Amino acid sequence: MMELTRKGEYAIRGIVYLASRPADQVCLLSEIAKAVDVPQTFLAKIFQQFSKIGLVRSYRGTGGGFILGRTSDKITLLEVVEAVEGPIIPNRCVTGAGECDRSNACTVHPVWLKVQDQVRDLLNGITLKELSGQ
Amino acid sequence: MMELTRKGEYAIRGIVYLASRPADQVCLLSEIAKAVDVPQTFLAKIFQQFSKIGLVRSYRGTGGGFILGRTSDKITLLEVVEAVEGPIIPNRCVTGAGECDRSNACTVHPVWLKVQDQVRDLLNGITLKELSGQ
DNA sequence: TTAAAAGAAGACTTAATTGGTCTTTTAGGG
DNA sequence: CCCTAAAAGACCAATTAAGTCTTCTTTTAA
Ligand code: SF4
Ligand code: SF4
Repeated sequence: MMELTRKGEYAIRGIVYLASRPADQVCLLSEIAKAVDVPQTFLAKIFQQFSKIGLVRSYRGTGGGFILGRTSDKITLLEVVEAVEGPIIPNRCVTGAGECDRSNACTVHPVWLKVQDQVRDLLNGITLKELSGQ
Repeated sequence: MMELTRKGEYAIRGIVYLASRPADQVCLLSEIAKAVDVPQTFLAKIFQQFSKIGLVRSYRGTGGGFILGRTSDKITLLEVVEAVEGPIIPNRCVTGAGECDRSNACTVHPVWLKVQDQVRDLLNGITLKELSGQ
């Protein structure tokens, strides 16, 4: 259970690679895709998502490509994962809304809240800088 | 991401209910299904899985039903979840086998190992006894 | 003005999830 | 010995999600 999808895995690979490149130099999607061994068409959509929320900045046209939207020490693994996989939800009932009418009396509910917290904390403590080895 | 499926949720509900019942008294599947609001046919399959690995014991025929395979303080939430959802796998590469040829050099790999550890530890520390409020 | 590059939309295939139905086996009770 | 209650097991079907590829549009430096 709890498995990251390929999308999430590819997203991380791609942006970690981008973080490992010179920060002032745009990077071709095709280069990234090749380097991290991901289908380029799939990675394109992922980077579009990144771009929309400002995790990367894109330049179109000749000489275009991608750079990070912020410095690599300001982007956490949690952000990257949530950008493409959505929030960390170990079970429906932790979304806040009244997803389960049993949640008041439920003894299991607090467990999922704790799982969510722990995982978020862990991922939030790791930046692209560390992951890119710089 | 990481969402428990309905199967997992139902499994927990069902066995926690069973743990809340008198330990020496067999419990009808129909009763459990009704009490925890789960489709009986679906719950049947879940309890068959439980039965195979000894988490519950089943009795067929008239007067049949289910009881816990062990006392409720000896069954952890981790066992229940893994019984129906499979092992806790935040990413392919933590299965032990050479699932990803990048894993040696990969800086992200250790993160998933830690996530796996933390979640397993947490779930392993919770027993059906606590969850059934006894 | 043209070729390179990202953006956007969507078609398509495959696999997993969430059930349902029907038959078979087992066990008690009269 | 037969009837009935109950779980076990074998299929099956709808829905949803994942994963990949295609095609077209827009932007922009040279
Ligand atoms: S854990 Fe409890 S509150 Fe959460 S979905 Fe299950 S029953 Fe509802
Ligand atoms: S995290 Fe690293 S080792 Fe794990 S699958 Fe991704 S690239 Fe491979």
